[in-house]
Amino acid sequence: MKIYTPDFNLQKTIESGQVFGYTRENGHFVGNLFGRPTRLRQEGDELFVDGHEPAAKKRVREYFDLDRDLNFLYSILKEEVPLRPALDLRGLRLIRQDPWEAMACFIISSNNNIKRIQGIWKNLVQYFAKRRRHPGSEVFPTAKEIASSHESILRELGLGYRAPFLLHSAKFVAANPETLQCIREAGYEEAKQRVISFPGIGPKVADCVLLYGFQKYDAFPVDVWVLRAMRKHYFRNRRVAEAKVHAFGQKRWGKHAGYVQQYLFFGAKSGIL
DNA sequence: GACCAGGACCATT
DNA sequence: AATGGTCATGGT
Repeated sequence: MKIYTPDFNLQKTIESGQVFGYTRENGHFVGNLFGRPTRLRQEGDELFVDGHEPAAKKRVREYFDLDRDLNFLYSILKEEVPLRPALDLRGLRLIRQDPWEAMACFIISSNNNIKRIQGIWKNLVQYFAKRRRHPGSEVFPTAKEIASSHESILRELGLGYRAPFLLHSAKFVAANPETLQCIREAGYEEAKQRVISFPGIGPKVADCVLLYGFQKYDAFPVDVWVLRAMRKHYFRNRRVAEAKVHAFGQKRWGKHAGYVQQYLFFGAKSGIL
């Protein structure tokens, strides 16, 4: 299918550290959309999506948040002088990810680097795909599948000390499937309290889960890159606690804090902030 | 061989 | 409430 996509940048969206399950294959990206392996390619204002019926166009638009007017964000970045260079990232959008996959991936992400997170993602997908009755497509394992696994296996797949965290979080979600819907219906504060109570999920990972998995756009994840950029541009390079920066960002950018954060993070990592 | 990576957790102050 | 040490693993 072909989708008209002005003000969208597929590469920046996929490579901005919000998703870990995509690979590059000569000129196009391959990822799982709605449980199907999908080839994606952008040429100018056109996005080409393989592996889906044209009727799925609406879901794809929703998945990439294509119908959101980003001018509010560009206005903010223009007003925030030190953040102006981040306007080069125009077209970067927040993907609406599967809640469980986002939760699992960002448990894995703690004190870790993106390349290794991608490797662990692949290990998990391949291992659990291989032991399914119907091997089918290589999609991310469900909470139930991981819950019926073992810590030692997760360690062998590269999770290290995070293995018990993911295992126990998976067991909780598998035993209480309604909790995800409960988080979706809650406001930011209550949702964060619930998410942060999972093993392996602290304040930063919770914000990532809420932003990428539940579209709580007032979430403001503060990792080392966001912390550096914020210290540099808003705190005179002085050392500041993450909680302070988090409160500052939420108060300053409100319901747009999540989008600002994504441009902050990728801008800082790219060396333009 | 130390240091870092989209931090969380626990003990101590 | 705030700070410091520790935790696997692979890349630089």
